[in-house]
Parts: sequence; C-alpha cells; structure tokens
Amino acid sequence: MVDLRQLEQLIMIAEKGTLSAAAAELHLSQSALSRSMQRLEAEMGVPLFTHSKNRSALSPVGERGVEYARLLLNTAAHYTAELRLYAAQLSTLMVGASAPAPLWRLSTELHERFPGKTVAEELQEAGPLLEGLRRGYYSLILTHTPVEEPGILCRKYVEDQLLLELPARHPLSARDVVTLADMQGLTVLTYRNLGVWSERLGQMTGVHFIEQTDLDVLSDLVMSSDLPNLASELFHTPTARFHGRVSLPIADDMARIPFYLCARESDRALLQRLC
Amino acid sequence: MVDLRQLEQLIMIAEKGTLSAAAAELHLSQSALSRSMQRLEAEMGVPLFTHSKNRSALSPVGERGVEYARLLLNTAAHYTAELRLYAAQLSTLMVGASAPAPLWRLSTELHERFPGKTVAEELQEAGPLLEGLRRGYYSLILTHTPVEEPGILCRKYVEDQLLLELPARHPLSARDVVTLADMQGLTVLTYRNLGVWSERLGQMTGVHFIEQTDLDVLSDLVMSSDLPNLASELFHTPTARFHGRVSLPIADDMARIPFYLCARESDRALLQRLC
DNA sequence: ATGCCTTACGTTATACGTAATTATT
DNA sequence: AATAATTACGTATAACGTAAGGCAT
Repeated sequence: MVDLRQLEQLIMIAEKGTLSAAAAELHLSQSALSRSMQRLEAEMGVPLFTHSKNRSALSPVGERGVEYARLLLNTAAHYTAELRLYAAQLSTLMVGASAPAPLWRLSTELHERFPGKTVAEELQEAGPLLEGLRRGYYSLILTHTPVEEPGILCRKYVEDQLLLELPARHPLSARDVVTLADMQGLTVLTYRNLGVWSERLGQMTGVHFIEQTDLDVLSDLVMSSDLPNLASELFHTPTARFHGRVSLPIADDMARIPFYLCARESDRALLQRLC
Repeated sequence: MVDLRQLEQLIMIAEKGTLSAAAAELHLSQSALSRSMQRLEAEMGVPLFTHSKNRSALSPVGERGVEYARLLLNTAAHYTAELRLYAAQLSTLMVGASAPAPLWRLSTELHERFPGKTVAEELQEAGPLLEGLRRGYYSLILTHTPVEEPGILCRKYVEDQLLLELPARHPLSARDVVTLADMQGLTVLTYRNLGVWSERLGQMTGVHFIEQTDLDVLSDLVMSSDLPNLASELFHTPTARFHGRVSLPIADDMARIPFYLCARESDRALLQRLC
C-alpha cells in the first residue's frame, strides 16, 4: 500500500532537483528522505531513480511516477474537501422565511433545541421558498400562507398582531382594543419596511399612513408628535414603553398574520420539536 | 495527510458491519482498529461514525467517506499498475524481424550487451515492421531490404549464404564452391519453410527442388539418398556434419541475402552497440 | 451472559537524526 | 574543499496487543 507522504516527497524531489534540497524543504534529514524513497521504490517495484554515488536523479519511470503522484494527491485532496463540505451541509439547518420577524424567535429556538447545528437563514419570496423546500435546499421554511401539498408538513407557528400605539392623552388610549372602524380618518406614523404587512396597509381604507424609511427619524417623529404609530407584536421597532405610549391590538382579522412552519415529511421530527 | 490503509480499514468496516469483524478480517485487534478510526476521524475532521458505548456504526458522512475511499484506492491501484506497465515497457527491447534465422544471433547478442533487458521478438512482414519502428512499437527491426528513410538508421547486420550439401561421393563434392550453372538439371532436397529464401528458389530455373515440410522426414531422405540438399549458414537444419556431407557455398549473388538492422535515430546508441 | 467498543498500559516496530563513508565537482 | 548520497547505529515516536472496564442486547 503506497504512502501518500512518500508521493509528496517524490514530488518535492522533482521540484527541487536534489534529495538534499527536498529534504530541507520537507524538514527532514537527507538520510531519512533517501531511505523513504528506497522504501517507495521497493513498494512500487520500479526504479524511480538512477542511483549514482553522488547523485540520485529521477529516471523516466520516476518522472511519470511524479505525474501520477500529483494526480493522486489532487484527487485525495478533492475527496477530503468534498467530504468536509458534505459534513458541513449535513450539520446545517437551512431555514427560509418570507419575513424576518418570525425568524427571530425560530432562530433562538433552533439553537436551543439543536445545539451544535449551524443555522443558516435566508429571506425569500413564497415561490422560491416552497421550491427550495421541495428540492431539499431548505429544511424548514416560514411562510405567511399555509402550504397544503403532499409530502410537505405545515403547522401554524406564530401569529403576528398589528398594534396601534398612542400617547396617553389620546382619546382612544383608554380602550383595550381598537378596530379599523375606530381608526377611520386617523393619520398614523409607520415604518416603510414592514415586509408582509405592507400589502395589508394598502387595504386599510380610510386610514392615512405616513411612512418613514429611517427608524431613527420615525422614532423622533413619534416622540415629538401626538400622532399614533403602528407596531406589531413581533416587530416592536421603537417600543411603546420607550415612547411612553400605550399599545392597543387592532381587533380586525386583517390586522393579524399567522406564520406557518413547513418541513418535508421525512423531517417530521424536526417540526415536532418546534411546534 | 490521509493514510490509505485507514481508508481500507474504513471500507472493511462498511463491508463487515462491525469493528470486531473487520478487525478479524484485517488481522488486527479491535482496539487497534478503533484507535485507527479515531485517528482518521480526527484527520478528516468529520464524524465518520455514530459512537455509542456498545456500537460504532457509520454515519451518513461515513457512508459517503466509504464511497470516496473506494474511488481513491481504485485510482491509486490504477496508477501503480500503470507505472509498473510503463517500467516494464521501458525495460523491454521490442525486436521485429522478417525472418527467424538472423534473430537467433541478434537475440543472444542483445541479452549479452543489454543484461537485465527483456527481449521481445516478433516475426512480421516488411511493411508492418517499418510502420512499427516509426511508431515506436519496435526499437529494432531486422529486414532483408535496406531502409532509407529520414529518422531511421539502417546498417547491414549479417548476410545469409545458401549452401549446397553433398555426399562425399558426389561429382561436385571436390569443389570449393558451386554455381547455379553447375546445378542445372540437379534434383535437390530442401525444407519448405525457408522464409525469405522461398521466393529465391522459384527464381533458380533449371534446378528441381523436392520440398519437405517435416524436418525429420527431410533428414531421413538426406541420409538414405545421394540427392544434394539445401542449407544456409544461418539456418543449418540437419547439419552436414551429422549427415557426413560437405557444404559448398553457392557463389551466385542470388544465393546471398543480406539482413539489415534498423533503429530510430534517437536510438543511435542501440545500433552502435550491435554493429 | 455474551458481544461490542473504548481506554489504559507496556511493548514492539518503524521511521528518524547524527555521524561516518564514499564519490563527484 | 564542498556538495551529495548512502550506510551504520542509537533513539524516539507512533502503532500495536493484551488486559480491563462499561454498556447494550
């Protein structure tokens, strides 16, 4: 059985030209290298060198042996790299989600329940999410519409609730809940990047939204005015507490978005440890 | 640097199912095999086994590792076989010839002058001989016509001389040489398989040849009759001495065939050590 | 209780470095 | 003289076997 280190040594000799130079490069004494190559020749049963008293040069067979050695070491390195990649892939939980908010909770839960696993998260549209789950690219996906498809398991994971935040002196602040009917004609501050919520806001007729791109600017506006602002249970950007405001859930169905956790049936155990 | 023996061990474990069984097959103690696999796991940096207290089974990564190990060992075996084949090829002197007779001398000379070399001989027509020499299949060829071609060296190697063998009481037996003119009307015994000579016999008009396929039958005929028989210097089949006959060279040019030794110019040294 | 794997420990084999030898430039 | 390879010899490292321990079937 050929020793790969000896092949490495053979290659180094070919590169350096002499045993001595190669030995120095390999941090080996020349005697050790000499004997190592003698063993290699004996193992292979072919004359790799033309041995003179003062010089050992590669024979034609040795030259070809070097080529083979390079090829073999390359494939060996290739295979070990492949295997390490495969191992990394197996130990990674690939998670896709249509919104960042529910990921925050899921991510911490995954690290708790699967210690040692690498959790990789991606934000993606619903279509690619489902396709990725089918193909095995994702192990878990978080969607805001339920998936009903053979081979795919799907369970409600969390529900996000839209909140109206008000200064204490606002007429509605005494209420426990508000409805869209209560909000007719109101002007409401909100963050622009609300992800899945954005489309819902467009459907809330009769409410005038002032959208802000910058969270700091939004925070300043909230503090310096009496205008109500939007928040959600999962996405409390500037917290109501910080602004000295009260948070009221909006009772309408439209103000609630459920998130669903989906996995392949073969990964049923995964889902069961989370829901 | 991965150790191929460890890969072999990994494969054996995959085949036998348990460390113990594999260890027995490998003529190793199970403890040695256990530690060897621990070293392999450390070297690769991936979990090849699911280690329970009582059982070490291959992990999914290990399964794939076995596949890679098989591939790598195969390529290693392939390369060593290739290298040995190449070495054998380099140490072989491939000789082609158009007739066996001059080969007898060449063969012994090659073994003398190139000890350790394997001499492989082939009989072949002139066309394939030359083509084989060009392509590098033959290192040397023996032809009965000179080759004049760039890149090819050609020298006269030996000359075969046709002999007429006669019983002592034959009228011609007192002569030193004979000519075809002397032989007009003679009936002459000869061997059928005379190779390059055969075509010449057809051109010797006025001589009647009785060809024999079997050398023993020919020998019997020669001994029991007074008919002359043919021989050649290189191809003394039944020796004249054995039959109590005298050998006379036939003086005509037609009764002499020169043999030429050819090699590629890059093998000039080869030719120089023979001619 | 038996089979299987791992750890501990003493031993052996294999590879290594230093030094001496020989040959070449 | 300097460089280069091999051989000889003592040493160190690394793998091995035996034995003991723990766990599961």
